[in-house]
Amino acid sequence: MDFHVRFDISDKLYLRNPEGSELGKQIVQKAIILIFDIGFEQFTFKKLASESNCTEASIYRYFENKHRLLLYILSWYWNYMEFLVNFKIMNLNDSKEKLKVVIQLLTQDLSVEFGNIEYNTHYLNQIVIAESGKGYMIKDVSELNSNEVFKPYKDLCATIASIISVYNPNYEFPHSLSTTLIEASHQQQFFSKNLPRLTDVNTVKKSDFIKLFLEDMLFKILG
Amino acid sequence: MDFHVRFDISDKLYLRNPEGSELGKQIVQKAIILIFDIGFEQFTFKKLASESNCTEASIYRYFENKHRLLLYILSWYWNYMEFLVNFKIMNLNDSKEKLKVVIQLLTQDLSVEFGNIEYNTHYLNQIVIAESGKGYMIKDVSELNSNEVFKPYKDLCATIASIISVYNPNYEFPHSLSTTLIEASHQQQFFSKNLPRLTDVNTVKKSDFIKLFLEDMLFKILG
DNA sequence: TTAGAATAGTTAGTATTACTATCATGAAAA
DNA sequence: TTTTCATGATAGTAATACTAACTATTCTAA
Repeated sequence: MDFHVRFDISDKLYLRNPEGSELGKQIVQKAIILIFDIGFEQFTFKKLASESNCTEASIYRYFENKHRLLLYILSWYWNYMEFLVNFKIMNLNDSKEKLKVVIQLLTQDLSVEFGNIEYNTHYLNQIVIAESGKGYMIKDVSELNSNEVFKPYKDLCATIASIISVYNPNYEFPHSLSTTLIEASHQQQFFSKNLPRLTDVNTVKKSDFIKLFLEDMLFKILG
Repeated sequence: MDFHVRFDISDKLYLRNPEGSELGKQIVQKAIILIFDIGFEQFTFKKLASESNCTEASIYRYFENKHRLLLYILSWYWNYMEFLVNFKIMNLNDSKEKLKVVIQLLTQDLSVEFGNIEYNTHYLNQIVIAESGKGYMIKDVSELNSNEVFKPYKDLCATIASIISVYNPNYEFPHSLSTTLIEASHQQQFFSKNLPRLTDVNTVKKSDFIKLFLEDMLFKILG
């Protein structure tokens, strides 16, 4: 099976659709690499232009500023994540199995995924872990209609929440639990790599630690 | 009872101790107000100087850059939070009660707290919720010795983890659960205010929602 | 085939930001 | 009284984020 996936990212996030040209795709691809390498604060359109063999002004044709570009990348990631969730739980009947699949996806490195993706999913993963806050926690998100910006994240949250509600219809906080699950998976990835004392990574087998922690958490909460 | 609290913030975070002069205190106070008002990206030393009735260069005497100043403020917050936890669990014997106090502190607005604090704790609270990531998730935190920067956060985490371990000595992930608790309390505050659909805030009494969610979570996990 | 539209690139700017080097002052120490 | 030193003021630079105006290429539809 060989297929491509493409997502409709809100057109509020770009001036010209980067999917629509070679240069556009190049810009997003290189942006992901560059942000991964040097971090979002050091990342500038000037540096990106030099990596993409074009000029600063060309990038400004596609994105209003580097903030919007980050939001574009984050949106893409959450779309892809929801696609993976829906794909992998297909034909599963047991909602406990479905939840395990969700945790598996949230905690694993995405580099071994599919869909003939143009972007480096491992880098994407790391960017979402390290830079999400800088994209979402800004004053002018509200100007930008936060519904547009957060839609993919909201959709993923709703998907997971609905699985939770099937598994345990009496549980009162399916949405809050979904976001906690998503965010905790990222935090624990960041902490276990950079500040392991903030986790319990040493007590168990390292690679599975986060998965074990989250599964234990989730199924104790849901009974 | 009337007392002052003061914390030793890592001297890696400042060039000259702002606690040591009137201007220094003024700078930190005004910085908190300004970051709360306009957000960390819009915040500049120039604007801060004009608020503090001094010049940019004076501020640079105290803080190397606005990043370090944010880290200073965050450090101060976590120190204060740990102080409050230790203060409020004193003389409590039941570790379940202690955990309830912790959740209470993490979810309430700090504006009604004590210790004759010079800083606006409500603003501080909001800054930690909205701007933490921008302070901690930076490439050069490692250069700066992350142990120094994260010490107050680590200490708080360790304090909570030890209460958890007393409550249930068999639980395997006390530290990860602590950080998840801390971070979730902030996320849920942010989401319930800005993106309520990502939470279940409508289903229950609004003011207590986060407390209920976290208590339910914590005690189901710990049994 | 060719005119016009769309796309991409060039050049040259400006305002703001982040940061530095140097100088001035006033009060305490020698 | 002189020296020292903490503190602040002045003025500047380099980089960043962005804009404007113009040129070159390519693609497409009459």
